[in-house]
Amino acid sequence: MTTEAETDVQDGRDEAFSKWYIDTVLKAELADYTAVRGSMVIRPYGYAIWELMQQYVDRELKATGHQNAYFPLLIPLSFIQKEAEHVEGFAPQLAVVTHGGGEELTEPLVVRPTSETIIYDMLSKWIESYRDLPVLLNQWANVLRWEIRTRPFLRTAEFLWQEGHTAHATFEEADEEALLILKLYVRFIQDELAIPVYQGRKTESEKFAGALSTFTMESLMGDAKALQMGTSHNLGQNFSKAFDVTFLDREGKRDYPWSTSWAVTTRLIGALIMVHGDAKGLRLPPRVAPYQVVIVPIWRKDEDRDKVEPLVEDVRHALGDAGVRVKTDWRDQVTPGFKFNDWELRGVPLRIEIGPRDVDSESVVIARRDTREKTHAPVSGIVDEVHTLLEAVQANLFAEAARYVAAHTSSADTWDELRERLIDPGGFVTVNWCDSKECEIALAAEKATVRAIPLDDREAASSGPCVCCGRPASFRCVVARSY
RNA sequence: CGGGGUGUGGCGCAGCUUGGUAGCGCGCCUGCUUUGGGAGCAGGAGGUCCCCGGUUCGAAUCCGGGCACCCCGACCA
Repeated sequence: MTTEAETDVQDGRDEAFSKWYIDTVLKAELADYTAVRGSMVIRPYGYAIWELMQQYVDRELKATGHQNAYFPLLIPLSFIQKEAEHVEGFAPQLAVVTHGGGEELTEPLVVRPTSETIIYDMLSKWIESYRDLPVLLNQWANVLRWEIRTRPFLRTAEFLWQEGHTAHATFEEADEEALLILKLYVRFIQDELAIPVYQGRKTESEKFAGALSTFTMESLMGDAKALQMGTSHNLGQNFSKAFDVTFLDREGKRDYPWSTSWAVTTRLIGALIMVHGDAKGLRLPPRVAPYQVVIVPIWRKDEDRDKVEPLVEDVRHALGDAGVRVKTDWRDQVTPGFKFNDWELRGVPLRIEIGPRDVDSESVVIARRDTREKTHAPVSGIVDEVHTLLEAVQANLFAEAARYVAAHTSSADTWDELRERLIDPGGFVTVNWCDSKECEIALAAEKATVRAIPLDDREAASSGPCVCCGRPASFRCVVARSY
């Protein structure tokens, strides 16, 4: 592949990073552009990554008592307009259906940009008593937002996600739920995707349209820009009031439930590429790699092939039986060298090379994608060796990413210092912040935003002046340039 | 919505300035030789040159209009 960018491309070379990213997406066959502007196809290899993400998240959500359901794609326009902040936030991004069956509709329908409204309309029917609470719903769905500027996986008009919607009897319960999900996401992203995250809550202006508070996870991409990895909102009683969802509590008093919503999306595939990718292409963490091991048989003549095949099959079966996702590349129209590069581009964590020499020595060559080291391993202990290496790759990718974050995290006490730190080293900058609208506008002029306010009170505590206006700060938080 | 760019076999491009009826690389097909880091040779298939209109004996090329997509910035997972 003809990448001209390295992973740690920074300021001034953003364009190269962007080109590298798109090249990688297309060449690794994760996604492709379509006839529809701003919409992409997720190709089988990319979709397989999404399915692995889904499996983990779905299992964890069910384990914490959530149930899957499915709500309609089309929502009456009037629903979106019921919650004031919500409509303000989403109106510019709506696609509206005005005709059906050749007739103009009496009420336009919007293609869901998110499903709060249609779900709350149903909850108003389903919830009557505190005994009906909590409601813990999740749906896997597509949503549509008419984005101006799109980029594969990171921002497309239509995207796939999981959206959770819950309703509770008390504020405390809803807040606990929102935080429970935040922790679940953090575990998912760190343990499965091997991406370190910074967790916190959003400022007033950055929070979800219609939420009381928004919790967030932020990660640094390979160009030191931050990316929001997912969100968990405490919606308060905003939506239950807008949709007149009520219940009778233990004392027979009527009240509005407290609710949450939360989501992670196919954007995470983009994050995977931008955090772990290198000049050779993708580097997938084993836990979400469609193929964890690829076997490349090597032969010259037919006799060699016959000699190699039984060992290839033995190794494949041994690994498959041990639960390893393994692929054998028997293509004979391309050379081994081509296959090496091809699978490296696709990010397969381990490659096993098996040729006549290996059959003779009863060993195989194992190459790691993350470090590109090659070692010889005896066939007898191959399963254990592969498990050990897969764990090592998973751990190393996280460690590398964590080192990158550490190298791109700094702090600033003055405005000039902040401006300098945003460029060198770039990434996260910790500052004292007053939490005023004016200061956020000033920060926006530097192309940066407040990414997250620490949840931990001690961590968030500040005694100094705001880095922007000099008035006493409300907290210490993390700012960054972001996607 | 502003700025920039591009539309020519499947993909990437050249040709356009100075009109003469389309070429290169990759890929694809067939055969032989190859195969431990992106194979070689030979043969072959494949194009309404984005669309509409104009100028001209003749338009990928010149003129006018339109469309589409990509990239960069402000909003967003």
